[in-house]
Amino acid sequence: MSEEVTWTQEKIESFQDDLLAWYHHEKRDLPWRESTDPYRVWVSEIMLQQTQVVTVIPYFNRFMEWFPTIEDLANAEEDKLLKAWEGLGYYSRVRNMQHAAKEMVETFDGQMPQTIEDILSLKGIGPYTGGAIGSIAFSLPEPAIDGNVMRVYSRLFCLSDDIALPKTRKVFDKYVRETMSQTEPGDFNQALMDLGATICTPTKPSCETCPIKNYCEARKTDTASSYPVKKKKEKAKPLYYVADVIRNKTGAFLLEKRPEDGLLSNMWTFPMHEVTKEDYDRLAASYDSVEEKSSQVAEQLSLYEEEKIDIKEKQLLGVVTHIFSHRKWHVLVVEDLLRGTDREMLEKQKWVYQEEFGQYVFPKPQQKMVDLLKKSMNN
DNA sequence: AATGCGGGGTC
DNA sequence: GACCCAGCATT
Repeated sequence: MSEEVTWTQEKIESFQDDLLAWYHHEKRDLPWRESTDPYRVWVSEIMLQQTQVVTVIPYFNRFMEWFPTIEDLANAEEDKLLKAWEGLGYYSRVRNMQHAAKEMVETFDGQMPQTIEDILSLKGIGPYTGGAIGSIAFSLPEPAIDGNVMRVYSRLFCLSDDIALPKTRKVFDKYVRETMSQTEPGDFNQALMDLGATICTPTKPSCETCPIKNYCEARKTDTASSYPVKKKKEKAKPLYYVADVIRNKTGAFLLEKRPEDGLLSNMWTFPMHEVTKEDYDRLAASYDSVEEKSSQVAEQLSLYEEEKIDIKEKQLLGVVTHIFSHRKWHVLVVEDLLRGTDREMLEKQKWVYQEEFGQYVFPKPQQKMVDLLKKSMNN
């Protein structure tokens, strides 16, 4: 499996030249490539972890407007920080970034440090991001090995190591380190990323137009589709919830801040409680269809406000499902018209008018719940 | 080494 | 629905 790189020095240099020539000609025009400012490189690389380029672009531009310098980031309010990240996912990324920004202000004169050891010491910066910042911003000859690069190199050298295993990164580190450009490491690394994103794609790679096809072992043996080798991951575990949409007499909704640890920490939600699959199925069956009920909600609310009738039944707004990497949520979204008055409010709860929702950070499942609510109110 | 942590896409 | 993409921190 993990043997030595057998290329001659001439072949290595020729490979680098061909790849770099392609990159200089074909590189994607992206906002964070306007300069090699370490702060911009850092922000873009953190955003690009697990996230596609098209998604990142608007977030990146707004982030640089809101937090133009490392010091602005270090001093930002957590709410604004989360708002800047709302919808991007993996929210610990932005919390870790602020932690690192504070470290830079305190011990690195407010700047990104310039040695790979210091860069890697910062919170949220691991081997990939450290290599990307080091090579792009400071021309350090460090590899930046992400999924794209492992895909390219697994094909280039027909490497069958399982890329899902942590130890495999070492194998690829060795191959990239021995074949990468020492004079243009930043462009070399970015060339590999662009190649992986546009040519050497997971399915149906465009081998005929590839600038390094003549070096590729997988192309030679027509086995590109067999790489990279990767073991399948577990299916997401299903979890079942009821979310309560509760309104008081002034029309404000009850929102709750999630716990400060764990999934979607410190973000806002309608109060939710977990139920068993059996209870979920039983509850879901006890409601009429969404279509039938949603039109009744508005009508019954107006009656309730006039206190003409006593509503005892909860109304189903709909079902929200959301798949995370490790779990799948099934949420019954229920409008509870009775419990909005004389409530004991918890510390983490707040009454919020719908017009004010934009000021609160809602992760995707909660955005879907808000969409259901809006839909029902339009009926 | 295994797990927790979001969100996007295609077929 | 089933499949694909995927770094870092923590334990």
